[in-house]
Amino acid sequence: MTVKSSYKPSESPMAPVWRRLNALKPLSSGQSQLIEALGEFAEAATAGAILLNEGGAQLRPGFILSGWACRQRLLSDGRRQIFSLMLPGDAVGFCLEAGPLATASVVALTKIAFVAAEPLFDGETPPFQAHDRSDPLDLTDHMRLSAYLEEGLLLDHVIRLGRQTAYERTAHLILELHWRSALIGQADDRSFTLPLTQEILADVLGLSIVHVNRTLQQLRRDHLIEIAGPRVNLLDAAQLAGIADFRPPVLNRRS
Amino acid sequence: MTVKSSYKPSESPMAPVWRRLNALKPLSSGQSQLIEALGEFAEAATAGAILLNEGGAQLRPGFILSGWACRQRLLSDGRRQIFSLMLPGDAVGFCLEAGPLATASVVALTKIAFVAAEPLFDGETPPFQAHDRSDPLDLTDHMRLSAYLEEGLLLDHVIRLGRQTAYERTAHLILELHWRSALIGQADDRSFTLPLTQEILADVLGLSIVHVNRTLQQLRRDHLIEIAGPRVNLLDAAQLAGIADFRPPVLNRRS
DNA sequence: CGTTCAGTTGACGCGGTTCAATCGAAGTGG
DNA sequence: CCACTTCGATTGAACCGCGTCAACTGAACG
Repeated sequence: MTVKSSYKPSESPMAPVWRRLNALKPLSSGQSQLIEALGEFAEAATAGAILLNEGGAQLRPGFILSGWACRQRLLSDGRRQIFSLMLPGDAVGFCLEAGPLATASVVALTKIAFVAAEPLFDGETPPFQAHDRSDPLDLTDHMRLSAYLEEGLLLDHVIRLGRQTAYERTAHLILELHWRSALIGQADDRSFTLPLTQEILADVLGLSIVHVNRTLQQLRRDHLIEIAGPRVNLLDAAQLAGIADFRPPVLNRRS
Repeated sequence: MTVKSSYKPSESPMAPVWRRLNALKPLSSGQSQLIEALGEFAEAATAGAILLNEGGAQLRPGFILSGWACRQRLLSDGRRQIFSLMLPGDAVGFCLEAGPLATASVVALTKIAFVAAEPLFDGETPPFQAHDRSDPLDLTDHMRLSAYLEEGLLLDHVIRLGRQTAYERTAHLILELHWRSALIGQADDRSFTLPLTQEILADVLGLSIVHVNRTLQQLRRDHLIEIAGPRVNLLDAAQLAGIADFRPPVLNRRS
């Protein structure tokens, strides 16, 4: 029952985008080529670069190709909260930000490559469609599902912050990031690369940097994870999932 | 520069819906009548009724007409987190939930009245449009702005849970609810009705019942609020806003 | 008139923050 | 090539915000 796409840009810079969208809904060969063609327009940004300022005009919609970014907001006293981490393949600036002003800033956390999606639909803005819904190249469904996935992840985040302990939260985030890395072909069964400092993790998890450090150590002492440089090994994913009450997002009603 | 709508259904059950949508973007007289006509189809539900179950099929899109509801999720051990409170006029089941499965449950917190929006666009589902974008009765823009507003409120919620103390969080929520009540014409300058138990507030704020109680008392002792039955009086909204770092949502770029 | 439910209060303890210091790795300039 | 600085990770000690447990109150209800 798997839809086979003849086109698989495994080595292309667009690979993460292709993999993510294809997982949400199988891409036709034509759609795949459309996406692949975007690769030409990639731009780069350094860590710390502000891609979009809260309250500013909207970012032109696009995709992260490599590196990690985040959506965040600052309190007036300097406290920071990160709303979501953005990995390669993630869409930026589509449905959810479709209002008059940006509701959050988008900041690069590492060196990143980014591509605007404009070439795909010059003119028409929010719903990501080349021409119209009946066009076989139209990607509206994919972008809708992408927004749906993000919505679920944001709710997971609220659960973590509101109702889970530091230990549970950290385990949950690690599992989420492992799952998302796997979705874009950048993780194996038991490990993935986490290019973030503990300070950034603290601002994601709503914890102090010191406590993030201690929590990670506790997870290591409990033989649940290993950390080697930026690489995280999951030693017992099942037990982690139990601790974190983690359920991976459901992409398809029937699977 | 204010657009005057000749139609103002002040006494209609649809009044909250009309006021909210009109604040997002002025409604034409025709659109107002379209909305007003929905009032005929109102349904009722009692407190505790589950309007939509997480993981179940999608709810048909609609509006809350009276009473309060919430979106929530339960952890497997019974802990509950409420993602958002839904007041009269709020839209349910549109853009953000447009995926294969519901990402959260929707539960009535009080007795409520609800109306499905189906009569408005029999056939076409997610974007809330009677016919097409060029139709003068089309409400796609309004629903997009509604989703944008909700997105901003959800991010506020993440900030509260991740980076604010119980005192700040509670002040922030009270200001948000006052602002939203005013948006639908159900608050005056200094007070509004809060028909929720402290247990529900605890599940919104990510706190224990006991601590919500103590925090509310502290706010009262500090002469910032008064509570008389379900009525909340804001004694010093400016100071509250300073404590909570509260900034009301921006609905229009120019205002 | 008993039961239930929302609100309230006190005692106690844990989870997480804060402050501060140390250490190694990675620049950076002279 | 070596001080000097910077940054991220780590650790200890003290403190406190908030949760937990438990008891009590008053109002609403059958």
